[in-house]
Parts: sequence; C-alpha cells; structure tokens
Amino acid sequence: MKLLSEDFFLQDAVDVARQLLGCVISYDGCSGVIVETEAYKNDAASHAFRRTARSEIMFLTSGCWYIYFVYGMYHCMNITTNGIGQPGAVLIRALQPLEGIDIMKKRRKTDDVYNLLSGPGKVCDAFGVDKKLNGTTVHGVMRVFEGKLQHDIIALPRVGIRVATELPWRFCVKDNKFVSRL
DNA sequence: TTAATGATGGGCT
DNA sequence: GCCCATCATTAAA
Repeated sequence: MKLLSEDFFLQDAVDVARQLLGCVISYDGCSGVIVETEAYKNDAASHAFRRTARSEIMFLTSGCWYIYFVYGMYHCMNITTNGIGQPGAVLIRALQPLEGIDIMKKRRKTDDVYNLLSGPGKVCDAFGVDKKLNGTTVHGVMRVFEGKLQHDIIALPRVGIRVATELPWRFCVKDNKFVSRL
C-alpha cells in the first residue's frame, strides 16, 4: 500500500475529509478502513475557532495527529490540514476493522465487530491511542495509506456539537455497517 | 425500539 | 465553575 503524501493534507479540511474515506489507518498491529470523518476549521464548532494551547497544533502543522481528551474518559484522533498557518483538521469517526481484531476486541471489551471502531472514542480505545501521539506526523508511528473507495459518499451534519450544526461536514460511506450511526 | 442519564476529568473563561 | 467533536447503561414506550 502507498502512504498518503504530505501534500495531500495541505488541502482544505472538507476536501481531505471526503478523500480520506476508503483510506487505511495502521498503528501497532491494528488497522482499519476509514468509513466516517468530519471536517473542522474556522467554524464556531471547531477547537480552532479560538487559538489556545490545545488547538495550536492545528495552526502550526499539516499532516500531523491532533489527539485530544474529552468527556473525562475518551480520546479523539484528527489529522491536521489546510497547511501551515491555516487551522483545520479531520476527525476520524469510524473505521471498518482489518487487522488486530482480537486485541481490539479485548481493549473494547466486546466481541461485536460493529462496536469496535464505530465512533471517535471507540477508535482511540481500540487502537490504544492517547495524547502521547499528539503532534506526531502521519508518516510516523501511526500512518495513513491510500485506498480505493467503490461506494457512494453521503454528507451529513456533524455530531455532538451545539453550534454550526447546519454545515454538512460529516462524511460517511453510504450503506456501510461500520459507521457510528445512520 | 428509542430516549434519557451518569461517568469522569482536562480545558478554558 | 461550566463546557464539552463520547459512550455504556438504564429507563421508558
């Protein structure tokens, strides 16, 4: 498989989010096909709406992992986009499991493959990822490979936000059973 | 089946 | 002190 180039992530977050569907994330023996993403940039729902210590990585990098801790017990993984100085990131919301299914079942405490990677918190839990990888590049220990998508893509409002809910910046593989919800 | 709620702690005003 | 880019469990219908 071919690694996605650094230039790929210089594109706008919305374009990257769409094109990431079908690509493969691989980390420490676990991998999966991306089936659901969300784009965040300068909008009111984005952490980058205000420049803070946490969101600064989105202003300073492109093609790096932005991993944050949320709701007291979960992590979410994103990839920074839009180039240097232009904040943006794509949240990885769900994948279809490929490798490491046994260890992911153990970490997730379930045998249901449809419950392994169907949500941003679940993805980090199953992969064993936390803030230690924040700021590392997509050419580092956790990588993203090109994929061919043979299904349609649907655009929907983003999940779990209170503002900017009208923007259809959530992208899912149509009719895929591994997305976090319909 | 869907809807409401509790868990749990870092980030930010 | 309030707000979360969530999820598992419980309650209701």
